Amino acid sequence: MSENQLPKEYDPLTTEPKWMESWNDSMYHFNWNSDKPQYIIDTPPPYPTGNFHIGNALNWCYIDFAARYKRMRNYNVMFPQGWDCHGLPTEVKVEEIHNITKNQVPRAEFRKMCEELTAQNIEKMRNTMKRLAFSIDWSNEYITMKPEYYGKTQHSFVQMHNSGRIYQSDHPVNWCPRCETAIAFAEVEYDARQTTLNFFHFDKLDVATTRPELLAACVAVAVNPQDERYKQYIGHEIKVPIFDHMVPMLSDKEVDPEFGTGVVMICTFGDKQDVRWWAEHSLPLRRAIDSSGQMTSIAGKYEGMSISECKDAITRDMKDEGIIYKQELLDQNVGLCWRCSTPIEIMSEKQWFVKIDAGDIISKSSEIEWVPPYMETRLKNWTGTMEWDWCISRQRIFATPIPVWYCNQCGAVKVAKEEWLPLDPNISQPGDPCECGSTSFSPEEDVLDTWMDSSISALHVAGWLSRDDVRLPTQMRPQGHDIIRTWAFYTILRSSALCGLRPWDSIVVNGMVLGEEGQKMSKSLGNIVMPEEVISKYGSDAFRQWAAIGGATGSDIMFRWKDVVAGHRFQQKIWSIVRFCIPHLEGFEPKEDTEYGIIDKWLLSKLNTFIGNVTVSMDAYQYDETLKNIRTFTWDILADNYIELIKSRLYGDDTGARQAAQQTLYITVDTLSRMLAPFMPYFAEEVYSLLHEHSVHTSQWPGMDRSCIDPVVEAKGEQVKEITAAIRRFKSKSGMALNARLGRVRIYGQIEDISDITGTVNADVDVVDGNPEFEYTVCGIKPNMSIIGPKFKKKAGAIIGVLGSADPESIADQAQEGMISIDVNGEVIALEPEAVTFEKEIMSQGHLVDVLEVGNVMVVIEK
RNA sequence: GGGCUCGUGGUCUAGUUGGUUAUGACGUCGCCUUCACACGGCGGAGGUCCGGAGUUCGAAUCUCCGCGGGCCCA
Repeated sequence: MSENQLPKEYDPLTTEPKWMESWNDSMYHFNWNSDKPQYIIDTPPPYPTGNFHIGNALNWCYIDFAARYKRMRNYNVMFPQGWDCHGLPTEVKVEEIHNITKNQVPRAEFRKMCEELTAQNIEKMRNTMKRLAFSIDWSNEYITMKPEYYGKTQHSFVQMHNSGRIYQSDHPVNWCPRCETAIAFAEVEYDARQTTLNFFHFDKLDVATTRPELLAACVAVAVNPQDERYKQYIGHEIKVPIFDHMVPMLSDKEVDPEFGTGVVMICTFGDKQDVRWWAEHSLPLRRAIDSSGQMTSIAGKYEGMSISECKDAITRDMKDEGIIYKQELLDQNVGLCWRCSTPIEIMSEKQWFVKIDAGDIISKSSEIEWVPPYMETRLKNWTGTMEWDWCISRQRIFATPIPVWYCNQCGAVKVAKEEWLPLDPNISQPGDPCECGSTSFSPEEDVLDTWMDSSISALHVAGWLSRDDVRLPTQMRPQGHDIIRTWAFYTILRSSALCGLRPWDSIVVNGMVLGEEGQKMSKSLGNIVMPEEVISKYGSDAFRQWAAIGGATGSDIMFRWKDVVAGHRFQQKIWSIVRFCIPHLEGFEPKEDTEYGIIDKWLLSKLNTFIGNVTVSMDAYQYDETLKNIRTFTWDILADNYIELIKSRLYGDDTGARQAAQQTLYITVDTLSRMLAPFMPYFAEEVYSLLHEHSVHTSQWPGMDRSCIDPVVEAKGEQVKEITAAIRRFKSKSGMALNARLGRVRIYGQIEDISDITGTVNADVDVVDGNPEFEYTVCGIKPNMSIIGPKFKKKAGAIIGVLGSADPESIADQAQEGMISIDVNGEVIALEPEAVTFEKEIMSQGHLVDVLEVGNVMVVIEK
């Protein structure tokens, strides 16, 4: 191949689509019958919004780096792709698109609309993922809204119900009045807001509350038992203003006497503390707000108002009547529905719950390798703070149906048998009659929390319920740290409950993607960058390099265009290297008995050390370190030094010397192209295709050849490199062109092979034994702290002081004789020569020579 | 209020087993179009390693206390 066949510039925008079209996805398929060790990735199934955002993209880049690397390390890799379809946002979107509410159409029809929208969204996201070259195993795709998946969710429900881990109960739950559904703690977000603290007269006491609209739901008031102001009232009944019902006066040590008036009103339910007191003191339930957020009949004249209308009205009335006597602003954090940001209420409703066994979750979590390790602390902290069990029932439509009916005759709960699944109780009837003999049932209309679907993803991809050999634990879960309390938590819980095993061997946690200024990406800040925008300008490989090098795994990383540009330039740099090498490799055949030059051996030693380091960092998921290492090797060692040093041989007549350089180049370019494959799959393929017929993505990760690694060889090569670099620096400083002809160069020292130096610096070079014919003076002393410190401890400071003011020449003379003795505060201290190094000043003897000192070699240049 | 985490030249970052002159990138300044690459090469400037105290002969690194940012939660 001749040079001009390779374009000067590498264009990712034409090369990347070319390979994307030609690749056969089956090379990424998991083989269930393989003898290779398995590496199953529990890809977190994204919600099909239609938008594969940059945070997903970062996560998927990490997954793909791992998947491609493990395949090249001979693992049987499964990188499946799932879609977590069910959920409220789709319901809302469908209502918007069709301009309906979900109750205006039959359940089945509404569900179908949701399924259609979801299918369209999945298709959009698939396209972005393919363009980003993720090596997804599409033969293991799963879609949770399909019966073959949600049937498994139902199996898991029945199994956990039968083992007593799922139960139904009346219990306060977090409730979104807008969505009209129960939600779990994990779905509550907190926002700092200001509210009004109202001080008001309450019978013979004064109370402060932020929730006057809940006055009708007041079931008690409480004070601290130590509070002298109120001790005499404890145990009495007092009358609630406006509503006039009587409530008991309790004492509880949780009441903060410093807050408000020291008297707290207990309502069902204003907050989680109310729930605790309600349960502890066996208080009655007064329901003032209904499931749609309207005031109930116990609210009297406020019945039918919304919560905020009632709040305004009752506050006005209480002020008018002189009940409220003071108002203060108060900072507080309000719990909001994470989907619609409506303030949540706590309501008591009949719901389904999953029991939480905190000890078991923490124990299973400790079997998992957390990357980075401190992320496990977040899971542990979260696990310890749960106030009540996981509420899994939702009052929605587009979700997995709960496979349960209620007997119309005796009211008994009928849970489906596993062999009946999948089913929708709204459509089908149970296969058996009720124990009371009735065959008339009403369906459970509630559906399951979406986390019930997605928290069995690890089980699903491992073949649970579909294969005899379930491949649990899987090997890796990659996910963001924002979903530790949800996805990670629930998945560990479910895997343990259903299979008794941890879901994964490792969990690799990625950070969030921030905008260029370091803030979160958000619509309001207008700093959102879509992956497609980056791809259309610089291609996927440059984007993927940003993902790798933007920051350490686990830390939040900023999206920076300049990182993408740097990735693009790096590609161009390697392309230039390849474009240089390929013509020189024309007609080249590797030979066993190639006689390498010193600088070839140096490069091969460096290369193999580098392979070892990179392999270690890949195994540790340290992609930033890996790619930095690759860039440094390629740019600094290979391009700026090795290639410059061997040019004279490549262009010269010595075929043996030429062969050695060609072979070294071939090995290096081949190795690099394989190392780049996980990060830059398109570019790596383009380069590899110049050397091989098959795809780089079916090749092996480069192995380290220890026999090439030799510190002596490296030191010798380093010397050659340094001498050449010093001469180049000299030329640069002297204002000479770098290829300008120099006069005679003499090197005083031991150098085996100067041919590459000669060729590179464009001068006649001689190696001379013995000392150079000029004098040098010692002009400074540098103490060697790693020797002086440990040996002299406290005296080290004084010794350095004395050395600093000593005459360098006399110290150097003493060092020459084998021992330095100095006077430190009257004490004579002996130092070995290694304890110091000297700064030398070279004096020329009238000749026009320049002298460069490189290690222990003197380079003398005649001008 | 609690937990986790971070604070290093203008910007971002390496340095997590304490050791001489603190790494690299981007930016910036100077020189160089030499047969892979000017999206390049060579060289330079630029740092009280957030502040304070402590441990130590010696601290970016270890301890404590502050200050400031981020995330998760109450």
